[in-house]
Amino acid sequence: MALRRDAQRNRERILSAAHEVFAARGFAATLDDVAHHAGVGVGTVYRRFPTKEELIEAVFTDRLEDLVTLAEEALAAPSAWEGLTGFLRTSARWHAADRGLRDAALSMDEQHFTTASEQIVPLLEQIMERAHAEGTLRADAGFHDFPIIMAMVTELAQHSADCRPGLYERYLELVIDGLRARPDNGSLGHAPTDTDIRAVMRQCVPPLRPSRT
Amino acid sequence: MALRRDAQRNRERILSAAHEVFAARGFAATLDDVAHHAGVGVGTVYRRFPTKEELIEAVFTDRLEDLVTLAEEALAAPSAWEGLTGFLRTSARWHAADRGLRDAALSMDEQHFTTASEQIVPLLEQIMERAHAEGTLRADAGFHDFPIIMAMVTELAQHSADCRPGLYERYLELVIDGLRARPDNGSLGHAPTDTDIRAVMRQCVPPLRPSRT
DNA sequence: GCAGAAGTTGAGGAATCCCCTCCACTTAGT
DNA sequence: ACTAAGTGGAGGGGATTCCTCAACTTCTGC
Repeated sequence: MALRRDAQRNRERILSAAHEVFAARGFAATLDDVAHHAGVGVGTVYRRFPTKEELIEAVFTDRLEDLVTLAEEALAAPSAWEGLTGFLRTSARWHAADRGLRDAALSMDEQHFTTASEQIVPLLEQIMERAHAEGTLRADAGFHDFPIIMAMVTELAQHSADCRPGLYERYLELVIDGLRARPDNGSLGHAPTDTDIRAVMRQCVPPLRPSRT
Repeated sequence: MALRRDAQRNRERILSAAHEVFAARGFAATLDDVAHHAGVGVGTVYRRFPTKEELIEAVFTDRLEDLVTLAEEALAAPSAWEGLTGFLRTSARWHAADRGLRDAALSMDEQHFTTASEQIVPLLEQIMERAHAEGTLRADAGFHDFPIIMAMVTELAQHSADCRPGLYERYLELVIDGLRARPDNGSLGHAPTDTDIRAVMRQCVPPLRPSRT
């Protein structure tokens, strides 16, 4: 059953407003905000998207897939190092510019996470392997470091978004220089496990709903 | 006018409980928590420390001064590089182990900030200068990077505190390797200004009180 | 036009959270 | 034993946010 024409138009307004509002304030933004931004009442938002989660999914599914495409492109870069650092820089820029995207990437539930992982983890592994083979990436860094580095740098990006949007880039460059293979690098110790990564990711995003402690 | 003996004992219990509770959960911990932990009623806490701020100040003033001492010791290290990295590692360890200390360091009001800055900024400058002179620190890193690096790394430390307390060390080492002077380092771009640093610091700690937006 | 289905609205219900107050009650100390 | 000091903890007050609902408006097919 197709939507009435005005309802369809409102649906699109809501999606577009949600994208804007979430981009600026992350999932902490309220649906009242989204409604106001879209020029409709809250009730309309809830009629179209019964829960906040469903609205979020409708807004960010595509954007998350763009990240997979980005990883694929990184593998096709002229050199492994360019591919690796290009992926870090571009995905950091995307996450910095769209807090909602970051929150979406970090707060996926188990099901979404599994699906996404199956797509992107093999790509990250290949990106890292290729750089190891090239000899440009330090041997003790692995693909497990990707999500943690991203979480760390983009968190800084959020904190400085209002005063100086590009500040995070400086510290990403610092980390990138730390990732280069060097004869006299220090040692990094144990890499994070998948469990660690999941736990850190969860900690990086505030719960959608008042926490049940 | 001296406190009654039981009141004195309770005051100490409160301070010690506050330290524990803030160390574990940061300033987000409630005074009800502190009271419960101390085995006293909330009323007792408020009788001794009229506001949350005053309790925090009573608990953390000394610990903040320890950081100044640490910076002084860093200047006396055998090499500039050892001093610099030792200071980063130790202060990161302190902040990682005591979330309250981190919150205190990041959320000082203007008055405390000014006082503290006057003490520690000259030390950080000297630590950095010494390392520049030694030739071990990359030329485009400055003392302004200290607080940002600390904020970034200790935030990760908080996020992984429950699952893997030492995880942050790996990424601190990565950053430290990125700080080394190298012929082929990338360039870092603009250093943060004092204003940027203050803004990022504020963003790193949730407001003590419900925000007035 | 018009009937009725579909859609809209926004105040407010319900749940949480947390700082802090208040006052009936207890205890230390002379 | 008396009094001043101290204590406890329910609850006031203010904030936040998700979501509902009943009265109202607009679209659409006939």
